[in-house]
Amino acid sequence: MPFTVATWNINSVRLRMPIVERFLQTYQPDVLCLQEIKVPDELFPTEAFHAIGYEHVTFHGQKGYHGVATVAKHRIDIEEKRNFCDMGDTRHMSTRIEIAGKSILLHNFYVPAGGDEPDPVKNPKFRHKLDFIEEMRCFKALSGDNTASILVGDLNIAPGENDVWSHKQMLKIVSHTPVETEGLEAMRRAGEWEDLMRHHVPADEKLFTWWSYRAADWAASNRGRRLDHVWGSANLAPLLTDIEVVRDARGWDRPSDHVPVIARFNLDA
DNA sequence: ATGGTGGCTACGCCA
Repeated sequence: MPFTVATWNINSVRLRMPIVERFLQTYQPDVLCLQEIKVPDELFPTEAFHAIGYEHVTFHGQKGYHGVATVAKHRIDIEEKRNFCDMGDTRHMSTRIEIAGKSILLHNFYVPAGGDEPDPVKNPKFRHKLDFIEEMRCFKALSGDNTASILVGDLNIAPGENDVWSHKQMLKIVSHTPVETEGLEAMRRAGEWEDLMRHHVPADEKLFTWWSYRAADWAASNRGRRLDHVWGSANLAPLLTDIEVVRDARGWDRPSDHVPVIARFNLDA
């Protein structure tokens, strides 16, 4: 049975419903995880998702900032909304989906960006980001025969040399500093998570999911970063059939600065 | 070395 999961930092779900609809109608993922929805729960556009076949709509939002949502064609149940660093930010939600005889736990994350100054002493936002990725160690990928875990979202860190347009020029830029990239990789290995995007695209190939709004011509300069990720438990890695980064979406009308990433599985394999 | 754009909201904050 095919199973498709997508993740997308949407930077205001209400403003971007036209391109969310375009994406869902074109790509038809079973599940879509959104980040930075920037909407309180009472104003989430549930009906717009129902109208295009996404009957199962879960969200954890707040006014103005952050917020995650997971929408699906199949039934999903909320497992947890974890209050990371006791900050009251809506940056995580996990849901469970039962499909093809498996029980899949799906984590949807929006990791703090961390501000501009990569110094945890001078910059409390950077300290918060480092604390956040440490706390993420609480979620392990561990799984049995009939269970599996997926972790997706905007992790706001580009860990590899080819996850940024220039490794050398990015080393002191928040999102690619060694303390962040090593911290994220250590946490990923400690939780026994597999980086499924890099299972499909070799580590020596450039791979980006985000391009700044500030570039005069984002496509021509191509100064991108891989900030969005799809991780899975080891038993899912052999079932992965495809990873697709929908780069075109960066050029759609009124775009997010992030593009969708789609992971396709064959759960029978 | 600097500033560039965009989305909250209602002016500065955050990315």
